[in-house]
Amino acid sequence: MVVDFSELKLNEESPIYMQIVRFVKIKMVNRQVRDGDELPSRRVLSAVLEVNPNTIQKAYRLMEEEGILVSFAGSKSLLQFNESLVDKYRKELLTVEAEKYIEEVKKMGLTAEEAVALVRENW
Amino acid sequence: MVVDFSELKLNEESPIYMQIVRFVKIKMVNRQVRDGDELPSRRVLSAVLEVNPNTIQKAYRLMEEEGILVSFAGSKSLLQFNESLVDKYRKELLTVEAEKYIEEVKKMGLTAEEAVALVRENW
DNA sequence: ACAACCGTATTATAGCAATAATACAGTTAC
DNA sequence: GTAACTGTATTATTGCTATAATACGGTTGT
Repeated sequence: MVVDFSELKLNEESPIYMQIVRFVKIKMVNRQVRDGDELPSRRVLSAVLEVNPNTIQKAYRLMEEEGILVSFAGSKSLLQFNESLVDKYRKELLTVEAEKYIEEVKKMGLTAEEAVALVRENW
Repeated sequence: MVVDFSELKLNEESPIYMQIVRFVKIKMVNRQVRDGDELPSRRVLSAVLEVNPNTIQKAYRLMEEEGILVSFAGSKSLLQFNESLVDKYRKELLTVEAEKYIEEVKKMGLTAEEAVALVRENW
């Protein structure tokens, strides 16, 4: 019911508020959250992740603007999404990662098969 | 002789000074520069890339600290490296990209073969 | 030797992410 | 109904990246 954030390990490669949004989208894609599930309160999550409440608020605000979160003053914050949105996020997230990988290895002159082999080697 | 930076397209995903260092390393890996080749002066490169001279200085300083650049007051800035360093950079750069890709697609539950297929699809 | 370059250094300013400390009004649970 | 929570908002401060404007002394080419 209440989404678990204990597996979220923050890094310094991107803003924290974006990592939080991404974490939720990946949970959607993995069917680890369902439509109507509840997010922890801003204060609770800020304590769990040991980041400032304002940073959490920024993440939640972003999700509201994307239309996957609804919250009311004094009330719970609930996820809101349908299957077609999950499909869209899944495709988006995977394509972005593949394109990033491909772009970088192309810079170093790899062929498609070398890029594929490199994935297998490092898996 | 003088390293060409015209192909370097800056983005906002990482600090500019780091993108410059990475660009040089990739040129090393691709044999597009040789030991002893010259980098443009700080002022010239700052004009070419349209960034502040201090940003270029930060990049060059970093390369000096990594031991691939030597520069003297009033004189040219020269690349300095051997084959084993190229091999090291090649391996480092490729492994980092593969690991990043693998880590992300694993988060979304892909198998190795699905990850491989995704690379082929987007190539 | 002198002008035009070089590398190097310093100080100030701006924007963004994040922190810190509050404050206020709405809701929920007992 | 009251206490303990909620979302929301504001102001100040810090650190990092980048810009801006200089300044100084070394090297190079003519």
